Amino acid sequence: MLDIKFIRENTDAVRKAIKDKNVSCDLDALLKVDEDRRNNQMQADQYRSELKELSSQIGHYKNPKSKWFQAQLAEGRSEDDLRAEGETIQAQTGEIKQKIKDLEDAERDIGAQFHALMLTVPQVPSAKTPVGPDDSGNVEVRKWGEPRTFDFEPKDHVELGTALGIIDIERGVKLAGSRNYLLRGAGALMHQAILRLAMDTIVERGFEPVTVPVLVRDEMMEGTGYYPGGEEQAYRCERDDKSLVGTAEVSLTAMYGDEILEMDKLPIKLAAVSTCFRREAGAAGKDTHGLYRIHSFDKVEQVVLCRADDDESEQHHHAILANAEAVLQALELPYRLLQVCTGDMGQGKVEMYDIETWMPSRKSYGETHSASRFGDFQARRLNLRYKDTDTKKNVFCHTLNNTVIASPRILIPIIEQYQNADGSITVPKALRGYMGGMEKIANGE
RNA sequence: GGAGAGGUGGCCGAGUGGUUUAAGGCGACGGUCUUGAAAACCGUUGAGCAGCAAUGUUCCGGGGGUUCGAAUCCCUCCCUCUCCGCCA
Repeated sequence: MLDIKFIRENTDAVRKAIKDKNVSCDLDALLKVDEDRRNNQMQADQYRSELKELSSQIGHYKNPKSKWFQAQLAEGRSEDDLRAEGETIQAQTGEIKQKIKDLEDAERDIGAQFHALMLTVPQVPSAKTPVGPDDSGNVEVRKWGEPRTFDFEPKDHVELGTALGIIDIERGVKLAGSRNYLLRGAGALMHQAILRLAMDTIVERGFEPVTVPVLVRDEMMEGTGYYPGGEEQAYRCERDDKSLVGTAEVSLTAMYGDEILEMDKLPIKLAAVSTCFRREAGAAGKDTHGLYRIHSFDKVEQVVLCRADDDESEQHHHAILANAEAVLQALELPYRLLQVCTGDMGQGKVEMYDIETWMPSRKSYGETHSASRFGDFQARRLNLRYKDTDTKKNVFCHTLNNTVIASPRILIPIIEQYQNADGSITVPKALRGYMGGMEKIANGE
């Protein structure tokens, strides 16, 4: 959500954002509703003011014990007179009351329209963000590491994992339908090891580890920008009006919603490991093979809440990218960093980078991380503020987030990059300490 | 799931229909005093919307209603606590 004043004063920038991000948002309708809303409120305020004035007068007339009433009696007026005068004033209120009621009905209606339209206005992308229609417009920023060249015919993670008994897709599908899986034995251990490596890394870098609810109120989905628009992607529990989160970002970012934080407590840096649930509606037939696109996975997520300062949040953006890169570098996985263009970045984002890790079976880099900076877009929706000790004003925070690691998707590059000619898998050095010293996953061992 | 008690500003807490202002305390901020601080004393101090401003208006868990007038009465939903039941 943007500031309506900002929208009024920067309609051209907002219009450009709507076009560049290719979102559907009727800005003219919003501006019209905004004007109606303000006119309506001014009128209603005026009538309410009048009614209040009359009511307080009636209060005087109806309360014989009041000083005012006693003073009137002392001036020689009779109680009956005063009572009758009160009745006369009371009779005048009917018309005003009706006008207020009409205006309040309109207020409710206009207010709902206004809110719905406000939710569709996109955040204005940073000047650095490339303009582009879709992921084809994303720009590579840098690369790290070299994809391995094999002196044998490499297999993909499904073939390797199934043969080693560490991935069991057939039974996962039996249990839960397509896009489900089991990790077993050393596979399950490696999954846990990765999450723990990521968590230890991020905690060492100053983030508070948090465990979070994964089934949250719909307003948290709206507050973080997933609703409206993303309902099809989420598992929603109708009976409880709650949704399963697709990322711990939702819980971590919304946890301070409706609060006014102290400025010197910022930045707040949080990390959580959680299961993430995604329906993958609209992705039918896409990435159906293996562990790439699945309905539930585990992810360590990092979130930063900071002051409303573009330079500061940009620095945090670089920092949370470095945090993720540190984990990939520890795992010695080649990756590249992309700056995501306007058409691919999502409604609420000011700036966004993806990290793609080399996946031999895809013969390409595949997305494993996504780092976003929102400005105050999420904070406005969440009513997440801090008190600026200099200006004494309450200000909306800036929010950012990035993946630290998501597994099992990251198992794809690990298994495939670390495979040996005999079908065994060398355990990356960084994970061995978390796997009881295991150096290799092989059949019959 | 059953029964009961509750939800009031950053925090605690008074307030059961009316002299247009949510008492009081704590905390925070400013001042006096002091070499400096503490203490004491004095003062300031909730959020949103509209408006250039003066100002107006809304908000006592959310929503709706009764009334000339609602923190206060009614309906409904949410949440917290206590006891019972069930339970990893």
